[in-house]
Amino acid sequence: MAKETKISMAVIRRLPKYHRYLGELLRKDIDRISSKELSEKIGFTASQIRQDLNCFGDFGQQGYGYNVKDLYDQIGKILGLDKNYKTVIVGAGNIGQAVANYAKFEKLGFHLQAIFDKNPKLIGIKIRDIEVKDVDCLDTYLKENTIDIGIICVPKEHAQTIADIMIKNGIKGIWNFAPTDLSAPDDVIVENVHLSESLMILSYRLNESELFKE
Amino acid sequence: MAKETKISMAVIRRLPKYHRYLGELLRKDIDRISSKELSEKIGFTASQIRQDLNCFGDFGQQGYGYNVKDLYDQIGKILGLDKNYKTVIVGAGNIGQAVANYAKFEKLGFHLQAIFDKNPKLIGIKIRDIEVKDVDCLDTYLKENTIDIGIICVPKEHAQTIADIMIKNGIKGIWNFAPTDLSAPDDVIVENVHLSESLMILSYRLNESELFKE
DNA sequence: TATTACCTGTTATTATTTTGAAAAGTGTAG
DNA sequence: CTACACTTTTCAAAATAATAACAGGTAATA
Repeated sequence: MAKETKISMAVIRRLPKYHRYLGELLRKDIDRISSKELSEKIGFTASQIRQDLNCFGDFGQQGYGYNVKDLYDQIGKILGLDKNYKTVIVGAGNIGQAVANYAKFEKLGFHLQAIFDKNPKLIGIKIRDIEVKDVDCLDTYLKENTIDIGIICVPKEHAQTIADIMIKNGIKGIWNFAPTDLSAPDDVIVENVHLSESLMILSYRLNESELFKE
Repeated sequence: MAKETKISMAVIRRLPKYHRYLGELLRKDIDRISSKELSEKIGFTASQIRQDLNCFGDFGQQGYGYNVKDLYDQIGKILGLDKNYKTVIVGAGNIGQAVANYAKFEKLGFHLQAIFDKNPKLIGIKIRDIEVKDVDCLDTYLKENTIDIGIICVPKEHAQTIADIMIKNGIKGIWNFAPTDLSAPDDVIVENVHLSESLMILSYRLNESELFKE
C-alpha cells in the first residue's frame, strides 16, 4: 500500500535513474535484484534504495529482493510513463529539432503533434513527417487541439510570450529549454532544462579540483 | 576572505541562477541590490541568498546590499567563467549540432575546436565553420591537441568507448548527453545532461497534480 | 521440516540544508 | 553629530535527507 505522506523531490529525482537501471537489467534477462546489488551498480546506498522504494509501496520481498520487471513497471507507472501525452514544440531551431528527433520520447509516451516557428525559412519544412507551422497559428491550433505538454525551444526573449499562449489554452505542463524562468500558475507544471547551468557546474567542478588553478 | 570549509553542492547548484539574474540586473543598469529584493525576483529566501553568498567571502555591505557588477563578476569567477576551455564534440547528430550552434557557450569561455562523427554522411560537413572529422581520428587529435572538455553526443552504446579515449588522452571534464552513466577516474569531472530524466520528472509532476488521474 | 543465510520494511541516528534571529556595521536625514 | 533605518554577518534552531541498525519474514538447503 502506498504511503500517504508527501514524497520529497529528492526521491523523485532518483526514480528515473532506477527506471533506467532496471530497464538495463530487464534487457539482460535478470529477473530479480536485491537493494545491495542495485546499490553497487547504481551508486546509491542500499539503505537509500530501500527507503526510496518503500515510499510507494511494498515492492520487495524479504529474503528475495525485488522482481525486476515488476519494479520497472511500477516505477514507470509512478512516473506516469504508462500514460500518453500530446506535445507540441515551439521553436524549430537546433534544440527544437534535436528534441523532435529524439526517438526515445515517443517510446516514453510523448507524442509530438505539431511544431511551430516564426522563421519563414523553417515554416513548411518537415521534421519527422511533421510540417513546421507558423507560430502565429499556435493560439488557434491549441484551441482546436487538446495538447498536454508544450516544449519551448525559442530564444529567452520570446519564451514567456509563448508560455502565456500555452497557459491560456489550457496546457498542463511546459518543458522549457529557454534559459529563463517562466512564470506560470501553480497548476501548470514547468520543468526547465538549463544547459548553461549544467555547463557552469562542470566549469566550477573543474576549477574546484584545482586543475585550472594558476 | 573566503571560508575554508567545503562548499556544498546544494549551494553550487544555485550559483548559475544567481549569475543569470545578476546578468539581467546588469543589463538593466541596476547597480545595487539587497538579498531581500533578489529573493523576491529569484524565489529563494533572503536568508538563503545571504548564507550562500557568504560562503565565498564578504561580498555584501551592511546597510547597502550587494554591488551587482561586483557580485556578478565574483560569481562568474567562482564558477570558473573567467577561464577559457578548449572543447571537442563527439557525435554530430541533432544534439551535437544543437550544442555546437549554441552561441552562448563561446561567450562563457568554451571554445569548440573540433567535431567528430562516424557517419560518412556527416564527415566533411561544416558546422560553425568547423569541419566534422572522422571519429577514428579522435585519439590522434587528442594526442596532438590539448583539449579540456569533451562533449559526448553519441548513442549510449558508444558513450563509454568515447569517454575512455578522452580520459586516456588527459581530458579534464566530460559533458555527457548520452543517457548512461560513464565510469571515469576521480580526477575527470563528468557532468550529465539526461534529457529523459527531466522529461520523466515533468511527467511525474503532471500526474502528482492529479490532472491525469483517471 | 528445521536451519541458516538472505533481504526487506521500519525505526533510530546522524548529517546536511534551510530558515530564523540576534549582533553589528553603514549610510542618511535631521 | 546623533539617531535611525537598512542590511549583512554570524550564530542558533528547525526541517530535511541520508545512513545505519534491527526486527521480522522468505527462500534455499540439507
